[in-house]
Amino acid sequence: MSSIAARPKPRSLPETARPAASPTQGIEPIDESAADRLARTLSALADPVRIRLLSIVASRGEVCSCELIEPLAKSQPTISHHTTILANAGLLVGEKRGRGIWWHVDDQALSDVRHALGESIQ
Amino acid sequence: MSSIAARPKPRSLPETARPAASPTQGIEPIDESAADRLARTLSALADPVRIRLLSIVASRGEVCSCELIEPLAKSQPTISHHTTILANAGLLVGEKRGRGIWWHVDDQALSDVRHALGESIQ
DNA sequence: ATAATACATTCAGTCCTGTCGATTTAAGAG
DNA sequence: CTCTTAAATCGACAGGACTGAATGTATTAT
Repeated sequence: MSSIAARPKPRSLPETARPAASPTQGIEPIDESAADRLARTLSALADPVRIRLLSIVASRGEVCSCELIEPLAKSQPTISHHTTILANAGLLVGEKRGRGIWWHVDDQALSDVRHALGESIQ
Repeated sequence: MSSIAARPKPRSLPETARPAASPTQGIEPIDESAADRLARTLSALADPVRIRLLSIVASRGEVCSCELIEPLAKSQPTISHHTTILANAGLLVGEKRGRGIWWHVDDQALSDVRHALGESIQ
């Protein structure tokens, strides 16, 4: 099931072929540490439960952890695990109020991710 | 895994707090299948080697796999592994020409990712 | 005080991922 | 044809990630 995207293009160029494609003007490849940071943030986002968790929090503005158990259909430790990951990545911000923790999305952090995807890759 | 055993009812919130934040008006949480799709695409992006790979390809416009081994400092099978993942995610497009495969970034696919992050979470 | 609620932590099970050596397949080059 | 190069595939390993039962820690309610 690992068919690679290789369109049959019956064309054989000389080995000196220097593809003069459309390189995004004058953009340097991302440096290693920045790639590490971006990858770590994207890893926090790259999970269906966390995507839905963020989406629920975003749609309500503010949600406590206990309200996430039912819609996500995961155990309390699992919810705690995911909120911790998102908070460590800076995407989710929690505020202790009373017995629970109220979470809200850090819109700036999310914007930074979208911006980084455009700056370094596109 | 289909259902979960008895869970504590997420009722009776502490009266000490109230959702007084600013919920993004009228936005529905992302549905499960869309979250799965987005998470799979983000998983393809969530790796430092693949981030750098995409960045190198983007900066040059078009690159063949053999030119990626040295700057990424990974073995040939590893490079092949990463290009396959990115191609399956639709982020990288390959063209077989001669002995090698020339890769280029699918800008639209990347834009879709950035757009999805804003639509569903922010 | 005691009980109940909201989260975090620990631990264990299971699965997934990144990596590379060895091999195989495919396509020029001589 | 033979030789060389480019890339995929296979096999194996180490490390990490998702999950939840059991437990611990605060905080609130009675």
